[in-house]
Amino acid sequence: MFSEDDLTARAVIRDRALGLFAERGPDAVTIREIAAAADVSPGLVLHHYGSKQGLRDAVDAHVAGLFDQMSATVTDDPAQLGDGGPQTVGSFAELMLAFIPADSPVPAYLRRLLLSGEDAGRELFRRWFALSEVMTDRLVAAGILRASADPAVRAAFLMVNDLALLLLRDHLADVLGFDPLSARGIRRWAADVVPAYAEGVFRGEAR
Amino acid sequence: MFSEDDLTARAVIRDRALGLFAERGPDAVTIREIAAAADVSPGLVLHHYGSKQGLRDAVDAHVAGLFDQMSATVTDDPAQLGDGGPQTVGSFAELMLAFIPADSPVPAYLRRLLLSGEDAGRELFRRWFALSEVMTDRLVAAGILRASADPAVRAAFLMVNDLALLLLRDHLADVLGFDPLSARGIRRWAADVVPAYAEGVFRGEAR
DNA sequence: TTGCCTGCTGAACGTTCATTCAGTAACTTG
DNA sequence: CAAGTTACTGAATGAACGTTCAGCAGGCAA
Repeated sequence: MFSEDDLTARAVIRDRALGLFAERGPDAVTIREIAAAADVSPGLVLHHYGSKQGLRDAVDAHVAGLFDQMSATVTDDPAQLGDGGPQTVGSFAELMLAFIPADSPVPAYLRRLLLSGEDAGRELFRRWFALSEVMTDRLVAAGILRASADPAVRAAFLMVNDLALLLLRDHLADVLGFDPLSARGIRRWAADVVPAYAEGVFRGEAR
Repeated sequence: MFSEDDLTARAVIRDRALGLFAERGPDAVTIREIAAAADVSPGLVLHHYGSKQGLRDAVDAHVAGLFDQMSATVTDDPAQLGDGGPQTVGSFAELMLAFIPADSPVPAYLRRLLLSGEDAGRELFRRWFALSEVMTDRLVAAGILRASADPAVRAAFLMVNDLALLLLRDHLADVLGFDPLSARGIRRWAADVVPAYAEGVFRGEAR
């Protein structure tokens, strides 16, 4: 996604802003820093984006576009998700692994966006949830998931459990000693979580 | 927790700062705003707390103290959690409902703290995780939870699923149409989630 | 009373930031 | 080539902020 040199200055500014925003939050990043990171003058940043808010909006839109690309591969090709290999959790976490390089700032940016209280974050969550509803419906229809009496809650439950991995990635890596969103980490995570989803976690009368 | 008038100015400043920080984040709140909300001069805020960072630290410590109070009731009285009534999820969400008034800024503050990247947030998560490990161990020993091959991951899984409710409360309320951390909302949430944890969510060969 | 804290005020200081702007270089269009 | 548009710079502006500080009021000890 980052080609560095063959991008226009406008795109370079956007990508550097994305990285800095993801790392420290938009409020803590100055236009001067972004300009320095993109190797241009502060004036040029505002020339292209009008204001700092305009730049934030542009970055939000860019990330939303990346999300749409990812979700499109799911909705277009049902066979790709959840019925597949032995390690499949049917999770968005895996989707990210496939789409995004390990050092990408996008996951961290999504995390900030979701918890910022901005409209862009709300919009993202709504689309994500709609995607989750479609996916769970499909998996139920395919006989992979049990039907639930409250499909909206079930879709939300599965979705936010998945999302928690993204939101708490750093903390989990800290206490567990491995990054659950790395290729190796997700295997260890899934090795315990898939059985939990399959058999339940309570003892007692499981059906 | 808020008595408004019988508190010292120092405590009023702390509580107002807590509310404003929870709502908009510490960076977006100025000392002047806090002073105005507490009906004192900006100078007094710094007289009591030395610097803005000093005030942030004081608020962090205050919230950490509230967390410790809550977790102490769990560790001191094992019977209180998870083996009880028909609606028990064994969740921290319920604990909050019991301890904290519905309009308290504390949940929102905890959310910010956990995702701020500050040391106080990391420390909070570690203690929370330690608590989760103790609790799951106990529930396994009591025959309520299945034993897991990877207890650390299982404890983390249950914990972050619970935490997701706190972190994504507003978004969930938006898409579901009810607040999953309200008294009524948590019942509807649990009504679908408890069976999911009991029987699993996959069809196929549940044991 | 005198002296000395503590709580508290409000003006002032210096810094940092987003934004504006006049001007230069380069590319495009006629 | 001429003219206009776009890309870009760097200095200047003005606002907002955290912090400092001189000073006032009141309680308390000697």
